[in-house]
Amino acid sequence: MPEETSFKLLIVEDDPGIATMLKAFFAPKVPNFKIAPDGKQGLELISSFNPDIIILDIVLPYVDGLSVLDIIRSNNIQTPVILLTDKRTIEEKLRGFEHGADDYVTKPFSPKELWMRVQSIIRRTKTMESTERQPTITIGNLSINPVAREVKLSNKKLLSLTKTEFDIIYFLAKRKDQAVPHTVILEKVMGYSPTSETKALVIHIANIRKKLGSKSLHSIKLLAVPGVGYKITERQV
Amino acid sequence: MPEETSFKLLIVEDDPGIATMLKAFFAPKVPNFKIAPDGKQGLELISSFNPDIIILDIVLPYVDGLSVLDIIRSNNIQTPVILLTDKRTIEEKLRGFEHGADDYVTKPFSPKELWMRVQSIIRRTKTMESTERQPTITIGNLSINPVAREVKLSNKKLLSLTKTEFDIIYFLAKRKDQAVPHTVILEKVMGYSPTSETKALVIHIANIRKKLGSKSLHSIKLLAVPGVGYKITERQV
DNA sequence: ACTTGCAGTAACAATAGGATACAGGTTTAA
DNA sequence: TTAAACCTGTATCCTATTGTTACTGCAAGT
Repeated sequence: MPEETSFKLLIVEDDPGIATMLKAFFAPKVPNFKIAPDGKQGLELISSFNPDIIILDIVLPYVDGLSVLDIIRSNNIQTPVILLTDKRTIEEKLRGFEHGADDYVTKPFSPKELWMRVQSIIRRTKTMESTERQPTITIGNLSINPVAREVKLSNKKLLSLTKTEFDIIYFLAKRKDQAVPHTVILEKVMGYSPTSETKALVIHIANIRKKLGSKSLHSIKLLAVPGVGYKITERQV
Repeated sequence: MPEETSFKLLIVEDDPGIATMLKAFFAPKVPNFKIAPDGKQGLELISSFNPDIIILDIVLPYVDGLSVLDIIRSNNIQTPVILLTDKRTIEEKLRGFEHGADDYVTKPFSPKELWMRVQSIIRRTKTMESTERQPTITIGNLSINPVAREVKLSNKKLLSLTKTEFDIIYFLAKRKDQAVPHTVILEKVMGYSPTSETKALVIHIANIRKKLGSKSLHSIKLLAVPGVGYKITERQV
């Protein structure tokens, strides 16, 4: 089952020894992570790589960790951040939390502890997402209820979609009239890493269309956007 | 309108490292909080400081956390309690929140996760003050009475469910027509940690179904929602 | 028209998830 | 202390779901 531990991790750490160790430790666990050796490259990767969680050393060349934290928070990026520091003082921690850190690990640390904390944060953001408001979406005569996980036509007829099929159609419905790239669906809904080659999505789309049935039954179009991805639109009658 | 966010928080934690971190994290957020380093002082502060919410480590000197919890509950103090545990403790000792905890967090945790849970409890107790206790729920010809802990059919026939079975069916009945994830049931009803692997739930579901008996007797469906969890629905006849 | 690059389809294979039976271990009650 | 009730892990079956491979169709551009 995908979608479990698929997240993007960025480590910003200048000490080559620690960096190597973390690399070795995280590589088998997190398919998708990068390491930046200083604050400047860290900032670049935050916007280009768009990680789900950031491990940030405080002591860094060029731009120190707390400044990095300030910059991303003032840009309204709420990505969870775990700070690394060798200072044990409460003042240091206090400063870190005031800057908007989510957690704190003091050097020397065991990679295992760090890993536990990463998981703890991932767990939290996940339950946050699932607890978040998930309103029923209605497009034309089709309503999609994420709480009951039901898709029904206005004539009360239920469509039985599988988990993945439901996840995809709800994801697209939330983004009605937007072309959603394949990679985004693969990554966010199906938990693939962005580099992977698969035609699985195409098949799911085909199955969804099959279940939606003939055009007279519903009033949405599930369009392919060539070279980009898919889009849901309301059909004008 | 401005929401009243001022509340009194008590943390009972002996590990100086964790205590320091929590202090640093909560200081800017909660104006009014205290830390007790052991169970004895914790109990004293509960009566003198009269907190609105308590964060309680299980492993404590003099009086351990579960005993503290037992003592305050038997004195009819209903202050919400969040337990801090490590994984082993929770799985051995804490089935079904028997001691009356409201939530728990397993170590190591991110302070932010703890904070989210605190806020969630504050929110909940606020809306709870005016609202619900534990109403009897009727679905079709089946009524579930949480006070008597009885499940009966309309023909007065009682079903004898075990404690866990009852907790599960009541939890699902409260959420009629909603797909409730396995993890939620495991966590909130059975007191498992969110990461744990177990088939116990499946077995309880099977037993409940067995006791519900043949379809002609009742009018509810206890459905599996593949890849998600379970859902109770009223059967359309 | 032919090629090229995607999108769509079909059939098969691998897998995951759910149901059930059984049994060990633990708590509760007598 | 024993017996019963209860909870949960293991093993197994079965089905639904998912993904791969290979093939077809379509449209745009040369």
